[in-house]
Amino acid sequence: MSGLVDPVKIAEKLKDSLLKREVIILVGLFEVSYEGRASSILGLGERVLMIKSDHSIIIHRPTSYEPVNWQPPNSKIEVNIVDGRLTIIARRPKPSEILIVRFNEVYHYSSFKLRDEAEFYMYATEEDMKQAILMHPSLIEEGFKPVEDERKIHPSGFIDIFGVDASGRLVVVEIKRREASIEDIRQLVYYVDSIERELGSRPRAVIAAPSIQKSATRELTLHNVEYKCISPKKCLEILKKTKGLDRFTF
Amino acid sequence: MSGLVDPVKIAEKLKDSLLKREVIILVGLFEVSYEGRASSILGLGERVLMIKSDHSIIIHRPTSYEPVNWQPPNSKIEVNIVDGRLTIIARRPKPSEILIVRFNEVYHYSSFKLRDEAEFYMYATEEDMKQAILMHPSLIEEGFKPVEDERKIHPSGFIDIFGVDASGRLVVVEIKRREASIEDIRQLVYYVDSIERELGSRPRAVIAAPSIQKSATRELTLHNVEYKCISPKKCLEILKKTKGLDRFTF
DNA sequence: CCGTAAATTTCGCCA
DNA sequence: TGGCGAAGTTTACGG
Repeated sequence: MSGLVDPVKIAEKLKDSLLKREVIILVGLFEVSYEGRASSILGLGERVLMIKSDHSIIIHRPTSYEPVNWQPPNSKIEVNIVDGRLTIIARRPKPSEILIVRFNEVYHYSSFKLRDEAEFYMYATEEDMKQAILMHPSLIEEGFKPVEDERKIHPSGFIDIFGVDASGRLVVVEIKRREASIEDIRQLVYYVDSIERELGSRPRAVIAAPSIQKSATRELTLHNVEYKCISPKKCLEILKKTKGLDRFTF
Repeated sequence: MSGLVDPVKIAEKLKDSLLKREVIILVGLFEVSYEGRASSILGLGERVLMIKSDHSIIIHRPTSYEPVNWQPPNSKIEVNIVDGRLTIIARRPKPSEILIVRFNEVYHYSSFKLRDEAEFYMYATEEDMKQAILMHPSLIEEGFKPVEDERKIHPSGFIDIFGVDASGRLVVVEIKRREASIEDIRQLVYYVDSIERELGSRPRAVIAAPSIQKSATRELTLHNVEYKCISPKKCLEILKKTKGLDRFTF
């Protein structure tokens, strides 16, 4: 691939597009260095650089989901020609961090004034699971009654659902939309310990998730935690039935 | 903005570029739906869609660092014209998930065969901090001696550094490159509990991080955890001095 | 392939 | 603004 574009012209266009808060796409051969929360160096290679309207920057290699380098929104962006090379510097304060991009060649430049006011709707979240359980507490077990949704833990943290079982014993429910891990058990045990210190008696601990890791299962007995299998999709179906379909369809 | 490109022609180009494993950039007015681990709907808006060589897909709105929708690498991508609209469907098995993009207009299409073999070097990571401490254990405290780096915890989990203090007492060190949180304290306490169950005696617990959250500080006394202030940048400087600068410069 | 934890995690909510 | 936990987290590294 050969350099198709004059860096000086690109620099001019870039400055203009930045002022106009356009979304900018650059494809080329360049190197990157980052210094801030960490430090990184990326040698010469062909990749894509995008600058968004909020002056966030993402640099994508030809593969993988994640950007290799980036700068969060509201970075101060400088464009210069250094030794004949297009150079982009993005600075951010607090934490102080700087991203430097040095082009050897620019294969492509384009910029767009984009308008995107659409709402983004996400379903089958942990919050959806919580709502379904609050409306149908028997999803946890027969006789379960939520008493507070999201109790504050002293000194910090939140319990997903706090309730009592059929025999009147306190129950702490921790909800996970994905497979429960050992880390999740730790979180729940920490909550139950806090409650016990505060109230004097130890509540039951229930982790509600679509599945659980094998090693986490071993932790269950050790820490007296119960596992209840509930999936986010099932909860979403229940919400749809209860609240009506309209909120959930295109 | 008006639709500049014929969807049928775009579809042809797209299919060709996909076969060639090119990086594809599309800018246009489109809507997105996702169904898989969760469900999401994004209405009509102007945004950028990128398909990478590994057939991962990312969709970016005009603002924010993160993509609004995506599909991880190795998705099966179909391109069709449905009711005159360019439609891209990306499917993945395990977990079964599907992403559907329906264009109203395509403002821009380009594709590039990109070559990027460069190494990516990251510094001031948790691993760097660990190496610095192993080479200079007094960073933790005078008389500290690492005995095993990364002891296997029964039944699962890893300790960053395991050692003994000047008086011969066991010390478990948990390293964090960023501010230590209550979650990090939980992780460390879990390790120490495991060790205590295994060996019968309780080791000292030290969290080494550049700073610590206020609420986490309160947890320190409660769980007998000590905090040692160490920053990743400082550790990186030490590594540079000890191992030489060459590994760390451009 | 599963398990575990890091990450320049980012993001959103709530005090 | 800071603290806290979710996320379609993803990615990397063991066993």
